[in-house]
Amino acid sequence: MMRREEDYLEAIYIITRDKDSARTTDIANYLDVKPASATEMLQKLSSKGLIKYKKYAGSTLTEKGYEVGKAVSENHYAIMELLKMLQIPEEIADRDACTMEHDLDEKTIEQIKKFVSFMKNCPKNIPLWMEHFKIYSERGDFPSECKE
Amino acid sequence: MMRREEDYLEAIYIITRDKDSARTTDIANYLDVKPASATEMLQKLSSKGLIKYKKYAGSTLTEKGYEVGKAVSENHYAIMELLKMLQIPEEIADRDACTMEHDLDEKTIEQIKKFVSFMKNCPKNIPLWMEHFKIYSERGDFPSECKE
DNA sequence: ACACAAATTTAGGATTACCGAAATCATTAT
DNA sequence: ATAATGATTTCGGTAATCCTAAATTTGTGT
Repeated sequence: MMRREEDYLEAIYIITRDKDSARTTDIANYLDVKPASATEMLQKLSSKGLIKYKKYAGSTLTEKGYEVGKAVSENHYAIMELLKMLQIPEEIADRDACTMEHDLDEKTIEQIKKFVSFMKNCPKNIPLWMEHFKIYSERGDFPSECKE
Repeated sequence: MMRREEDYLEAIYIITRDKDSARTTDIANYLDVKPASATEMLQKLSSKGLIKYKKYAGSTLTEKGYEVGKAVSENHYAIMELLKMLQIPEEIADRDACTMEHDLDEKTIEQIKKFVSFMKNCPKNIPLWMEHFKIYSERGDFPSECKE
């Protein structure tokens, strides 16, 4: 599956969380392309059975398309969380997650998700460690607690 | 600059670390494309002043091309180190770093590099923490030292 | 009901990057 | 020196994705 097809499925996934169906223009705006380009891709995705598309009506994901859209969106979210932990500003993290979210090995996604959940849920030590990295990241020097 | 152009510059950067110049076939093999495709791109890169290319002779990077190739290669390395810290097998980390190494914000690369160097050089605590994540990653459960 | 505005699609074209086959060049073995 | 071999380039095509402009459809306001 092409990278770009996944982007469209992700867009439809996001848009149809709020609405019954995704209009061509909404999708085009979300992906920053012209409606004409979106129409073309929607026809392709429809012919592949990934979305339900009827001319002049909105689009919705089929079950197959939903799985893909959801997976890509979850990849995006996981990567973004990881980047935020590395003290990258949210806006940049969001943008860069788009670049990184495709074609990754299952294992990579799994480990990123594990890392994020480890950091978020570890009952002890980690918040302290995060603080240390933040200091190091800002000062370029280890905080005294890290020195021996 | 297109993603693919960067891939070629990175390939030439890597190849010319060992040899005086990069042959078309070496580049094609490295990137898993046919020589005909490589020739085409080499001509384009040459016309942009990023490489020195003479028909039937090898290619070398110009100063401009060198900067790009080197930067991409360093991005690749940094991302790979990060992924390895997340307990992703080296082979997968290498492959996925290729996907992730392009179009990233300066800040993202900077933070990834800082994180890697923090983890590698922190005099105290971190190796322990790494051990904890490894256990969590394998067992799906926090090691007892992390529980309160 | 119907004209108009907004949304959507179609048609025609451009770009990037790939390939296979055929032609060209360079090197090496005799 | 030269013929064979392997590397490289050229040529003609294909596929994916985007665009603009023109045509079509839908839905709204009166």
